[in-house]
Amino acid sequence: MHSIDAPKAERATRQRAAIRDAIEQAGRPLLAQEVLELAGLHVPRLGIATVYRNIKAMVEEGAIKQVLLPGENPRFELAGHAHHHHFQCYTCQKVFDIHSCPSDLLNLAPKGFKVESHDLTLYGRCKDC
Amino acid sequence: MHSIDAPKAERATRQRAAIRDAIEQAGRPLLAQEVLELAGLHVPRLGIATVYRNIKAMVEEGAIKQVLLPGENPRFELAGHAHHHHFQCYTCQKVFDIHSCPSDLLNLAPKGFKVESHDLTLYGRCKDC
DNA sequence: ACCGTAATGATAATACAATATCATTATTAA
DNA sequence: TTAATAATGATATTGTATTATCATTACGGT
Repeated sequence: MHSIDAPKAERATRQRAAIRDAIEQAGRPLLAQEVLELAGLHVPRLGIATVYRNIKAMVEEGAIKQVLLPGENPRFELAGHAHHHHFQCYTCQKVFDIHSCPSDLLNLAPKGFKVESHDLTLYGRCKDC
Repeated sequence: MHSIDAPKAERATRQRAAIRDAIEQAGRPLLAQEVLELAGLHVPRLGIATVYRNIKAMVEEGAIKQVLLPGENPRFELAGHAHHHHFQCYTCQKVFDIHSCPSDLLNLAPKGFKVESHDLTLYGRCKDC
């Protein structure tokens, strides 16, 4: 009898590998444009559409996740990191992970407000600037 | 002798007053669309262009200031408030001011990073939802 | 009340990130 | 190696927030 083949919806391409590697090796959340620049070092002629396509697919499959900072376009970093926050440098605009978290947040809201989650961004000068 | 008149660059209009009142009376940061809806209650036929024009002018003259939350369009609230943070309701999406602030933020960043400022957003259920 | 002109309202134009299109390339199962 | 087709790259298109345009309205000094 014929085996029912699961639809092969995914191929391993140089582009996808380079995009994933760029995000992984950067170790910090990257803008789509930054992904294009970094992955483009290893794949000449890499197009922005391919970057968006792969980022979207990788978010949907849970490999990476979106990082939103106030007034900024979405950045992307590897998923699976524990709860953490971010630091943005005033000079180079890069965003870095901060692996600690203030503790007394649940009591900050007034009565009647139930805090379920939070989002903290620190700003300043990074170690390279 | 002729007095040198300073150019009168500003007129008091119903629209501008209604826009300012809407932001003031809301007591929370408003989206441009929310300003249109609230001020429009007192000024029928109020146009979105007028809202944007006046918001821009009021920001430039320092009367109001922009409030940016992650992944959200700009909101606006009266300037002159002390340092504070914001709470966004998961249900109604409204944003409220939080007039307290976590204390131990300066030590969260790794060595070599100098924290100069921060931005905190709490999420949850507001007292009306 | 009148006049000069700043401000408004309706809508067109702009800016720009993200997505769609489609001819071409390249991966993978055979 | 070959064939089928998923993925790419270049670019057009879309979506949406904001700004520009311009005829009309209305504020305010006289």
